[in-house]
Amino acid sequence: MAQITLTLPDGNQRRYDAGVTPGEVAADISTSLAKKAISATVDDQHYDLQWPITSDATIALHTMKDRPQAEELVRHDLAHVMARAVQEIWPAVKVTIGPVIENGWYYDFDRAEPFSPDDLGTIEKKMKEIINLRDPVRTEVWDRARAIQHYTDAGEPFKVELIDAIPGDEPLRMYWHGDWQDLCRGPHLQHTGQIPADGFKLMSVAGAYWRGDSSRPQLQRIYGVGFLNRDELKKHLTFLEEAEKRDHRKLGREMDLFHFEEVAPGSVFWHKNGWRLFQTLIAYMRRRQEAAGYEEVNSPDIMDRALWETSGHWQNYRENMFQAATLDEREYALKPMNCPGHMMIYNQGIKSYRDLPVKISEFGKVHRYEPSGALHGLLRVRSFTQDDAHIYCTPEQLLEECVKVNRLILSIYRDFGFEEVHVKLSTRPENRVGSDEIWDQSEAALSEMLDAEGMNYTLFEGEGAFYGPKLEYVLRDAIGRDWQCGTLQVDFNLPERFKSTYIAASGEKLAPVMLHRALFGSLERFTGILIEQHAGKLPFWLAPRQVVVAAIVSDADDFVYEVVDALKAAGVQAEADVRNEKINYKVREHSVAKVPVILAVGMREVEDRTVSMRRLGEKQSRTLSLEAVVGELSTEALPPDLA
RNA sequence: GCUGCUGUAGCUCAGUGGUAGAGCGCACCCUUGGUAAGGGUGAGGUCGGGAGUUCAAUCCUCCCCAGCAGCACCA
Repeated sequence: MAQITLTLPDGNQRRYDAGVTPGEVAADISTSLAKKAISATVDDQHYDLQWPITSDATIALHTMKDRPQAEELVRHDLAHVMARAVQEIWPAVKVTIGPVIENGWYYDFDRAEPFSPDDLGTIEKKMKEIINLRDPVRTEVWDRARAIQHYTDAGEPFKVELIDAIPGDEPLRMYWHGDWQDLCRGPHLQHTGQIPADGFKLMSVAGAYWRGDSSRPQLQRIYGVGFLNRDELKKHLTFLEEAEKRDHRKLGREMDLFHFEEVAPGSVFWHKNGWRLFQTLIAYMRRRQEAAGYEEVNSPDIMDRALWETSGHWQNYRENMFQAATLDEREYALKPMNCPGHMMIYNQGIKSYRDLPVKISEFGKVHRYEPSGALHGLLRVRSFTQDDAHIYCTPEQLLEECVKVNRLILSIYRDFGFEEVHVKLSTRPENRVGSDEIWDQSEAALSEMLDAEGMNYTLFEGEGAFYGPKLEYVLRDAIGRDWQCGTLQVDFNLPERFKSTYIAASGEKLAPVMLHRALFGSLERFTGILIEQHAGKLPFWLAPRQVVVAAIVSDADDFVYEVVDALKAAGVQAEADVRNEKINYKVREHSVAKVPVILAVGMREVEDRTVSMRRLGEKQSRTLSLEAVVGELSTEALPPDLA
């Protein structure tokens, strides 16, 4: 039999017959390793201990101490054990798929009756029993026909469909946890007893469409979280509790920023504090865009249906548009985008190549009738304000303009404390307009820009808009959900539809290349993300309430007002608290409301013309002269671009 | 939009087939207190909306609305 050489992490080499399994290698090294081993990395591939190795390779054996591997296996085995538990309790339930996800796994079941929260407890108990059985895990390779026959006989149609969808005709791998079988590419643990029985918890049930397709049947998905021990599980559950406290919907109430009403689902009622924050963001963006050569405009909120037919929105998104009114036999709709308005502005007069690039910006409020299930606080609304802009340029200017937008976005996110930004590049979808040449060119502009700027990004093939490829800049909320904020899109549809042109140096009339871009994206969404990012403790320059000057005794009231006036005159958002309450009470209340600075004023301060400054989150206070505090806080109140 | 869950005072939540309760907040009174809740008194609710069952519905049934989690969607 042929021999192969395996190289261990310490450089030692061992010779084995071809087909040796990592399990056998472990046993060859030591009996204790054989017992502790859970899997191996063979030439960078995660291997099951039972899989044969057929050629020379490097090999590293893993135990429960090895982190991504142990977690992946545990979660994957938990998915199988959960599916087995469900089928043992309810034999008629059909199984589908159950992948590992961040912090855990899920498994989709087909069952007429939904699972109840009580069922989760029952399933968890059964899972622990299965783990205690220490049932061996075994695996076999089957040919396709046998697998299909098996699942057809077993009445598992979803599995049959899965097999049909696996490309090529490689053989398929089967796994058994005890007698329970599943189609699975593996790897898995050696026996169910290797799963930490106190490291997991079933979290929730939800509907999920078969193969992610809303026209297919809806299955029952059970989510679980799984860790290597009880402490890590507890840590995760505590993290979720903490994250809940950062929820912008809760903080929005506590900080008196905004609220929602049944009469306008998905539309924000901004209170004075929230609106002040919102306006601070707009003022900042306005300065940044002005400096970057954008020209701010304003276009109508309600326009004739004819305009939306020209732009194509009526045909493509009519169900999601608010139709405003039919008056004097004309149909009007609320704008779902600012682009058509900007096209009308661009088209006024004749543009020369010397005018390009033209950069038109608008803080435009757009309205989209989003599906009810999509609404989510400020993060997904039906009326929102975009920091929208359109850049009209020549094909030669495209790359440079993309570079400028990218740098501007990153610089702005940095000012708000977002250092890590995920970027997604989405390319041509099946249904699209425009020639392949122009798609090649625009996709290249975006990817060349990303490469030139050293950006990491994820490619989503076929996910682009019908009119052009797009970049999405994604920020994360408190519990790790991703939200698209900034965007940069190439569009070769609208210039054609609106017959936009410029006069080239040669004298010909040419269509400009058009870029859509938004930096915050939606001001509403960005505000929500910002609140969660800072857990409500906004940086001083953004905080809508910056300073409360609190009297300790009533005799200090006059000086309190003097301090407030001095701060206001210096551009600081200050208010007086001269209520008949103890200073402890005032400190607590304003701390809960996330006011960044409390200035306490008693008789000592009145006599010395000082204040006692306490910053949010700090226990210590500092005594400063009135002049010093005004100087310090007015500097701190400056936005980063003016500081 | 789909599946499941939820909707009781401004907020957080308890509760019952016989028209409701707590804490915080709010108002008033006492208290002027030095850095995260001083004390007392009081006001405040068509129990999300509609229909049905019942002698009687906040509670049971159905429909609708909204919210939450997930899925699908996001020009």
